[in-house]
Amino acid sequence: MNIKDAAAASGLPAKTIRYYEEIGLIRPVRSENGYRDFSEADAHKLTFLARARGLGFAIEDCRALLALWEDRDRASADVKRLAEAHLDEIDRKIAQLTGLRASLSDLVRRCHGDGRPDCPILTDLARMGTGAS
Amino acid sequence: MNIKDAAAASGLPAKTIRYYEEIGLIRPVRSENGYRDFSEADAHKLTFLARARGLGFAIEDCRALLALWEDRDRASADVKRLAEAHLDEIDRKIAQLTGLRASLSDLVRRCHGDGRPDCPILTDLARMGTGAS
DNA sequence: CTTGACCTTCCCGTGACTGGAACCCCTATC
DNA sequence: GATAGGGGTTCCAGTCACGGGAAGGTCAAG
Repeated sequence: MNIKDAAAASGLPAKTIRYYEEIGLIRPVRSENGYRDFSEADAHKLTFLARARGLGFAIEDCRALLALWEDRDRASADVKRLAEAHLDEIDRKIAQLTGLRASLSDLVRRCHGDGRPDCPILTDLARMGTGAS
Repeated sequence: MNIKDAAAASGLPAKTIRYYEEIGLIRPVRSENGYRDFSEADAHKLTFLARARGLGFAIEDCRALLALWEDRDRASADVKRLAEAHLDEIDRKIAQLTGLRASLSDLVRRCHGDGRPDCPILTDLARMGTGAS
């Protein structure tokens, strides 16, 4: 199938598929006219990649997952390790965003938000670490 | 003061400060030898920027906040609007990460994680949208 | 024969920096 | 005066994962 069908099958944009070939994630064969010719296996790989990326795995993680997927003798422990590391990273991001949300929410709450120029958000942003203004 | 002192005062790397000058966030004067010469006001602005960036505001948001901060007649409503939009974005990110975390956590939980090759994580990642394998 | 949809490669731009090369300036020491 | 070091400066390239768009080849239909 041509790239557009592979795109439709996997849900990835054609540009992204070309990029994935460029960095060696997939290797579709070429037709005589130079067009990429995707097999069902290629389309399946692309779907796999789309899902893994959708779960937030970095490209290099996806490469590793793909290799594990293609390796019939892989140990599930390898996969689990990768997934757990990723889970930890997600937890860190959530924690950071939550803390950040709390700070900002506090600032917003204290801002009267009318026409008066006195604004605690800006005042706080301007506050020096040592307390000097 | 020289760039290193400005960096120490604001907590930003010197490279970042040069970048901020390049994109017009700050405009330190130059000494005769061509060195940047940061005033106290410059250092204060850099601290402001460091804090705003630390709260996750994009550079262009920081530019707007800085302008509001420098505008003595600004309305706090403007600032609040910016901050609330940012808060919404943070909430969206947290929601997305939380959903993603749930999916991945479920996969990890179901993975026995031993030497057996059978791994639900990879199986799920490979699953086609229509259910075909 | 032309139109239009599709494909190809190539290059530039994104955001917010970071690293490094090549070179200038200033002070201190021998 | 030479040298060493620790500043500073500019410019270029790279990051991550693509997206936009130009210039041009290919194919099926009318």
